[in-house]
Amino acid sequence: MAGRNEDSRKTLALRRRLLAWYAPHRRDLPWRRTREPYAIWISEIMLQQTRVAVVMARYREFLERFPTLTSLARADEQEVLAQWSGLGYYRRARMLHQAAQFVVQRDNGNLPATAEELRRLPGIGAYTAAAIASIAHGKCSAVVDGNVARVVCRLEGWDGAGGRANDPLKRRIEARAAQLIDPTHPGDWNQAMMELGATVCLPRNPRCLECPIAGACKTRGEHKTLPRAPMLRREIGHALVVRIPNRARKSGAGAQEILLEQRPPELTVMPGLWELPELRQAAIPEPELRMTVRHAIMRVNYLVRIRDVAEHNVEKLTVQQGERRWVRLEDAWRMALTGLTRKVLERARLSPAAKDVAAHSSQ
DNA sequence: CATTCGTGGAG
DNA sequence: TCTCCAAGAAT
Repeated sequence: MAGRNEDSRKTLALRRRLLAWYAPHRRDLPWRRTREPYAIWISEIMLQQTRVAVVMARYREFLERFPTLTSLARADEQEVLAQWSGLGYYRRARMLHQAAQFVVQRDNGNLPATAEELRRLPGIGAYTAAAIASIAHGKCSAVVDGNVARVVCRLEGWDGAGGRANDPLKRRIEARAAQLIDPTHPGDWNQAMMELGATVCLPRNPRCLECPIAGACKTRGEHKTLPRAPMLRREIGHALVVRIPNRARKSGAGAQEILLEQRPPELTVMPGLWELPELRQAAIPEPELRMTVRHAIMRVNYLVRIRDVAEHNVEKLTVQQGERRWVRLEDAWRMALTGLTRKVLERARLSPAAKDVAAHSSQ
């Protein structure tokens, strides 16, 4: 009895301290200026395994393009992927789209309000369900993301190194998070825990001197992590094929087109996205090197060689897997390009306009 | 349940 | 330059 009261007294103090810290330290993020469930949902999907800074740059424009759940549901998948282009984990965009259509069909576009119901939608797992329910609807559902797991493990002095795919520990963390959550401010509490993990209780160099709950922490130090498999290296080549259609020759170079290829839908990696045609290995004569790009995807570090290929050599020098299309450069930016393709096109500076911008900004 | 899915930025 | 990894979910 006494021990239990002691625990609850400590818990109350912990809640008070963390929430008091959160109020003045919370970052002013766009998705913290709304409680609209749809907007919260979009932010939570984007934030999955994606840094706040990256989401900051893409969140508003996604909501401008798809302002409502219904508008998202009505869009073509390619439009959604195009808006998602560069964010990675493209399955998120597909499942977001599917879930929107599902909700429109089943419940007239009203997103469920409880974690249990949200959890049934594609792309919404335990974390996202609890996040939406607590932040948008004030439900008392504790989130456990990477931040919360780390904070809880340090607080309790648990060895978090096995935290990945280790069920017993994961359950203990979830149970502890459920005990800690402040039932009077669930959304703020969840965000405060994540904010603490993201800005103070950092993975490698935690700033324990700035931590509002260091007094309750059993660790105040490093967080063990498992070593990772070393990155693999691979070299690949892509073809940059540019042409100016006859009909557009008089109007100048602004109408130049590039050849893009759509990745087949059956691929596991980035199906349906558009990229530069793949260069045939040991192509002879070897096309001129335009640029080399480093691009890491998952555990493979690619050295990518981009070579200029003339239109009449495309068949001979490239391998084709999916549909090809000539696209005006200005239109390409609005397509579902892979991140690598986007990077290459930016760096290639094909259009006169892009050159002008670069010339001005570099002076 | 271990694996797989992208990307860009900090250190 | 290179490693590490970030508000996870599906399979």
